[in-house]
Formats: sequence, structure tokens, C-alpha cells
Amino acid sequence: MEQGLGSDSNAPPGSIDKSRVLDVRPLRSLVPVFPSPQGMSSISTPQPTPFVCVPPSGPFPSGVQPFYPFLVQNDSQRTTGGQNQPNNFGFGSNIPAPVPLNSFRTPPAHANRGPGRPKKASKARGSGSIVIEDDGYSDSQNHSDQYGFSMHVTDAEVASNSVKRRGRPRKRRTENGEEFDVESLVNNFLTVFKLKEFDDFRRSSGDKDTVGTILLAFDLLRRRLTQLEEAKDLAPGIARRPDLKAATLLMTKGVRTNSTKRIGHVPGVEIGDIFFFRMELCLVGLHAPSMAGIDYMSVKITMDEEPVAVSIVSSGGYDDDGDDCDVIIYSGQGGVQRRDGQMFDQKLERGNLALEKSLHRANDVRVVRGIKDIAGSNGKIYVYDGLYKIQESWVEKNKSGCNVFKYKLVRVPGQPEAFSLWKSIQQWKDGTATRTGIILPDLTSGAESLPVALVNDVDGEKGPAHFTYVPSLKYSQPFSAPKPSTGCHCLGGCQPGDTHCPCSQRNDGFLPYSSLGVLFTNKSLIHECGLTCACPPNCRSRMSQAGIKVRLEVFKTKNRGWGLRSWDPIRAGGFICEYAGDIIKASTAVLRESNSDVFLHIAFFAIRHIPPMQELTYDYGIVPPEKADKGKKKCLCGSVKCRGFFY
DNA sequence: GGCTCTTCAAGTTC
DNA sequence: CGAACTTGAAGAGC
Repeated sequence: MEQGLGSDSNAPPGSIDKSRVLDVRPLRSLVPVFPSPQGMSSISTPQPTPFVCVPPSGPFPSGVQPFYPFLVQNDSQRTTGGQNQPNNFGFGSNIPAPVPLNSFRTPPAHANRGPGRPKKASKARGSGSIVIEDDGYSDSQNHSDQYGFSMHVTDAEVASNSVKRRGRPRKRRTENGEEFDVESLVNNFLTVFKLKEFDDFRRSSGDKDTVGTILLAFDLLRRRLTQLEEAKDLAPGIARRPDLKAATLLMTKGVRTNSTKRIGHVPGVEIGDIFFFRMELCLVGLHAPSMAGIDYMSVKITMDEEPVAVSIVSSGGYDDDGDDCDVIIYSGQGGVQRRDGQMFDQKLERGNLALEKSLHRANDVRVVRGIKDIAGSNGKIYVYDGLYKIQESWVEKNKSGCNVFKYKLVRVPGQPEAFSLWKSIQQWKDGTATRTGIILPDLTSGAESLPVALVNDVDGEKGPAHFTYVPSLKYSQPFSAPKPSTGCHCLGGCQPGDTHCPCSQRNDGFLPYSSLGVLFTNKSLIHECGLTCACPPNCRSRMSQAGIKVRLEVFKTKNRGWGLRSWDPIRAGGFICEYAGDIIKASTAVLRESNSDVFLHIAFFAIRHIPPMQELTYDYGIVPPEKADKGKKKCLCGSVKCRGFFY
């Protein structure tokens, strides 16, 4: 947010004049996607709209200027990780040596060959080999066993990751006998996101921009498929699992990144980043298997190869994790019959063997925590919690009396908070811990359904002055509408696939939001139900009218005044808040006198997943030429896509 | 050894 | 609740 918002550091806490608490000035020079008066009538429908929201970026209809309400500021520097510890196998001096699990080893197919890949023991697959320098993982100084050699990592991915699926493009027949062209849909996405000529280098190794673009493309495609699936008449059976479908379509086109496996961090993914689907982990290379919880790769050790674990997904949730956020007790994989659920002993092979090898090699293992959270589609969110080392392993008997492998993973010190932050926030919310630095528990004074705290844990400032909280938009001038608006008659709420609903028709025949309230598309203009509609207040098409859904806090930043962030995770397309305050004539020239019920609102939706406590930022948009040299201010948002200035 | 093809294992999502 | 679904490793074959 903007720097230089006034301060009122003299007022003691508790005696604050709330009318002077914040000097959050309206977005004076905001250049949002306000339709121009003549453009308004030509955008999508000749009919005026009962309620209009402005969501994230285009494609923009003619007469509409682009405006990215939110870009996530991401200024936390990734720790380089791999604090290469001297080789005591990763154990502290007080920690007992691990129980050897070798007795559980599955007998190799060929007795002379190493484990893992019996027939290809000394072969480096793929088009090239990467040799990892002696980076401290090697324990050859201390041990002369089979683990004591430098590691040659085979690049097993490069050659195989651009395989194209054969066959005709998939089309789904609609009830009208027309075929829905999924291929064209995907190609459109690739064009829009400039992913058509996705090169091998970015596929093999990513960066923040690539990761962000792929996740954005995935989620929009997934949401679009969900929307199509809901309106089955248009594309029946197009995707029962839109997450899998969207990811498969992208991967078939070779659109993925970090497909070369690596130990340690993945370029472009930062500690604390959140994901809502397993396939997202796959697409960005954080954790390749679509189902399995352990990802591993083959490393070459002189003439032999052996598997080492590179990442795990711990899907436990809060309750299973104990009090220590930095320790995970992880169960091995296998031991369950797929068909009937019958249990048997786990075997020391595949992921289990890789974890055991990683214990001895003391290599970093990425950890993704599955966290129970209502914001996730199935109540689960994945958080990248950084690097861990495996410290111990042992065998337990489960209830059926079968052997289960257990691995103790301990977080590498010095990394930014991730999972532990979630736990803290949970405690703030349930009252078992207090948020430090709170100046006002709720600066809205109850105007919102959820409190918005005012927090300063940076310095002594007690809050910006000259601020009155307004929950909705004020108009200096009414909004122009060429014709009277027509509401819907959906008494039970607007339903997907209802071709008669006028509100759906205004959104190209679809409801604008999913059943979870996630915006389906990044269109520049959304039509919501309004005053003249018969649908109830909880209608899906009234998303932005229901108030904020996440716990927000206004907080003091270190270098740019006061900012806004959320205690809750926000998924891409999720509604954050409505722009509230005065719309000033000079800044917009868009709103005009009207006698209809059309209201234009500005609503902020997340462009990408936003982890808790990450500052919310937005893009002020493109500078009007006449303003290019006037009122220019340096932007401090810190985003990789920052324009540098706003006006 | 190198390549392709098939089989199998793993768990999430709605 | 259980059907539907995926990728990538492992194995077989040439």
C-alpha cells in the first residue's frame, strides 16, 4: 500500500478516535476497468445490469481499461536452504543412531545389483547428467560404507517430459449434437498466457514468473472446466475431476516446470506458498507424483545408483502433528491392498527405501504439509513448509499387526515460518493465544461480519489518521444505465445451466462463481444479482454482497506505511473485499446520472493463491498518457511484476 | 545399452 | 461413501 499515510502516534491505545485512525485515501488515480459510457452498452448485453463487480484482469472488452486489482506482494527472500551440515548423518550429538531397516529390504531381483533399479544399476537415463558438487551431503569423510561417495544426479526427466499424447483432440458432444472443443479451449489458454512456445529450459527448471503463470493458467482452466461441467447441457461429462483434467491438458502440452528432479528448493516456489490441489504440486515440480506421498529420484554413486527422497506430502492435518511444528513423524507407503483394503507388512522399497537412504545421506527433503482448512475444496490446503532432514526411522506394528515404517523428520533451522504460522493464526482465532501488536481488535466497529484488526508490531505508531471505515461504495455521481434493469426470478437462488436466468445470460450463460464462491473466470466485468432479483441473499451470484469472508488485518509495514493482509488463506479467484469509499469524478469520468437500479461496484479478487499474512497488493493499471509525468509515485509493492510507479 | 510399451502403485476429489 | 481418475517408476521385450 501507499507510503506516507499520516500517523497519530500520540494517541494512547484504547483512547483512539476511530474517525481519525486511518488515512487510507481513496484510490484517487485508480485506472480500473470502468467501462466508458458508450462502451458500457456494447460490452456484453444491451440490458443494464442489476449489480456489477469489477474482477481481476482481462481479456478486456472494448471500451474497458485493464486493471489488476491484486497482485501478491512477495518480498520474502527464499532461504537458500541446504544448510550443509557436517556429516554426522544429520543427527545431533544426543540423538541415537537409527534402527537399521535393512533387514526389511525387499530382495533385489539380481543379487549383485544395487537396490532400486536392478536392471539399470549403472545407467544414467535421459539426455544428460548433472553432477552435484560435494555440498556437504557426502559423508565419505566419516564413513566408508556404501553411502560414502559423491552424488551424481541423473537427469531422468528431460527426455521424457515432452511426450505428446496421441489420438484425436477430445471433443464432447452436447445435447444439440455439437462437439465441445476442449483442444481449442486449451489452445486459447496457452495463447493468452503465452505458453504456446514453452521452451525446454523453463520446463526443466523454473522461476517465479513461470511457476506463477502455470498456476494461473491451471486454475483458470480448472475453473472454466468446472463451470462447463456444471452447465452439463453445454459440455456433458467434460470433467468430473476438473483439477485432474486441467492438469492433464497442460501436461500433455508440455506446460509444466521444474520437471527435472532436484534435492532442495524448487526455483520459483517459496516457503509458505500454498496449493489447493495435488496436481498443482506436480505442475510446478514441487512434488511430482500425482498420488504418492513420497517423491524420490535416483542418484548415482560411482558405479551404482540408489534412490533418495526429494519431497514428501504430509497429509495429517493439525491434530496429528503434535505440538512441535518442526517435527514430523511420517509413515511409509504401501501395506494396504488396493482392492479390498486388506493390510500387510510394508516393504522397504520405492519411497520407503528412498527415505531410508536419505536418512543415511542426510539430504534435504522438501516437506509439503496438508492442512485441514475450510477454504480448500475438500477442506485441505497444501503448504510448502521448506526443507527437513530425516533423523530417525523405525518399525511399528499397526492395529492389524502389520509392520509400518516410521520416519522422523526435523525442519532445517533458519527458514521462514510457514506451517508454524498457520498454527499461530489458529490460536489467535480460537483465543488460545493473543496476536501481538494489536491496536484495535476491530476497526470496522462491527460493520463487517468479521473483525478487521489494526496491528503494529513494527514500531510505536498507533495507526494512520483521518480514516473512517466505510463498508460499501459511495458515489459522487450515479451510474449511467441506458435501460431499466431486469432481475431474475430464481426463488431458490440462481442455478447453473438455467438458460432462462437473465443474470446468467449477462455472464455469457454461466454463473459467475463456483459453489464455493470462487470466481470462475478473470473477466473484467461480472454481473451479479441485485435489487430487482428474486433470488435470496445467499444466492451464489451475490458473492461480493455478502461481505468479507476472510480475517483481514491492517498492519504497519516496515517501509511503506500501512498495508492489508489476511489471516486466512485466499485461493485464486476468491473474493477478498469490495472497494469502499468515494469514487471521485476526476479519477474515473465514467459514472453518470441515472434513474435505474444499476450500480457499479469494484470488488477485489485474488489472482493467485495468497498464503496467510502475505501483504495484499494491487496493480493500479496502465497509466493514462496525459498523466504520464504528473503525480508519479514510486511503487514499493515488491511484486516481480511491479510497474515501478503508480499515479 | 537404448528404446518403447505395459503394468503397477500411490491417494485425492466430489 | 465409493467411483473415477492421474503420473511416473518398474519391468518386459525387442
